[in-house]
Amino acid sequence: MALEHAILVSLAEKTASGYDLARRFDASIGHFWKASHQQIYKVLGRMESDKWVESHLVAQDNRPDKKVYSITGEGRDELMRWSSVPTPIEPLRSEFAVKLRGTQFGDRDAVLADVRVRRAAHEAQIAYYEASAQRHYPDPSSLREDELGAYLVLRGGILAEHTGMAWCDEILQAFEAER
Amino acid sequence: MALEHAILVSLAEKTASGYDLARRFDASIGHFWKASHQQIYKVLGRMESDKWVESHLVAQDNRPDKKVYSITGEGRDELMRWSSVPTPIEPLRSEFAVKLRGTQFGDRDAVLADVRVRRAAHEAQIAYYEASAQRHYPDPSSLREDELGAYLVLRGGILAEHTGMAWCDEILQAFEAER
DNA sequence: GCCGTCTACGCAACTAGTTGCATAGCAACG
DNA sequence: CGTTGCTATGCAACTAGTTGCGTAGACGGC
Repeated sequence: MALEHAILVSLAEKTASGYDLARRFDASIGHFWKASHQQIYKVLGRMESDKWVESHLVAQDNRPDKKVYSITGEGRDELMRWSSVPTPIEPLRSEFAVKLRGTQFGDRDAVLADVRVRRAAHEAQIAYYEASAQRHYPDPSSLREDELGAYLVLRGGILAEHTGMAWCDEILQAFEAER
Repeated sequence: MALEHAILVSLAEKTASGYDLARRFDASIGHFWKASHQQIYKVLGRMESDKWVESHLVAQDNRPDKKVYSITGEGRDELMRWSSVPTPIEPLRSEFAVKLRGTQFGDRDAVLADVRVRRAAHEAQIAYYEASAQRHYPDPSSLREDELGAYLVLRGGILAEHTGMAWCDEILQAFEAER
């Protein structure tokens, strides 16, 4: 579904090999849409048959050849078409929420330890995002048009992580109050 | 992965047929873990082979027979074991974020229309959750132990929806400022 | 009397994504 | 000189979840 389009967006910004894409999906775009390299290669193959992308082999010194993909006109059309269709609202899906709900049937202390770990992870992620924002968008009041999307996505990540942390705090407080 | 455990939690609270579970997954638990009835029946079958649940047929008047499932001792053990293993931190996965990031390659106005739709959906969900909180937990300062988990999950939902709405507002503002 | 909806269960075919493995040359470390 | 790690691509087998369909009786509305 969206992996195709995430790849199209990424290739529209800059051509890349499957390997390059896999690295991008470990960073920037990947913070909001994960993909393994296996999945990327699989989907790239399909996208090439669909003529959304095209590839050419590039020989390199001291490194394996690579297949560099670029987006086609059809790929850009698809991106346009896709952007004009409303995105289905994806329901939350949290294994942790299930566990929290079932705390009474489980190991309370383990769940609380888990909450603390998650809180720390949110905190670290905020620091990472903030640093990234500082570095790439030091002045958010004057963004180039081509930066706006990525900046807003980063903002979404920051907001979500703050919320995650606030939730953890609320959980810890509630359990401490109960004890 | 988690569907099994969501079902175990649900059955630990109260025995149910596959159909009952499907309805619960359309409401309460389902707000944080969706599942179709097909998937539920499939997983219930596996769980019965694994001895985590057991079923017996119940005949009904004017209605089809139903298979009522209940959790077994082994099922409760599994729930305990699962709760003591840290939950892997699930990365966000948002098709909408991908689209937002690619706005420059798409239909800007359509994306903004989408944002407005999503904002309204968040607003509606907040109203729904708040009503649910009011009804089930009118006094959050004194919750029974068996209510705490479900309450905190609901709180998580409320926090997440508020964040979703705030993000939409930020996006709308940024695009309006740009124009 | 037909149509839609609800209860209740399930199979079959498909798609998306994960896990494990394979290949292969080069560079850096000890 | 062996091990680890990076670049680079991909297949095979599996799991989870979706979509579409089928069955079947009861109830209510028009």
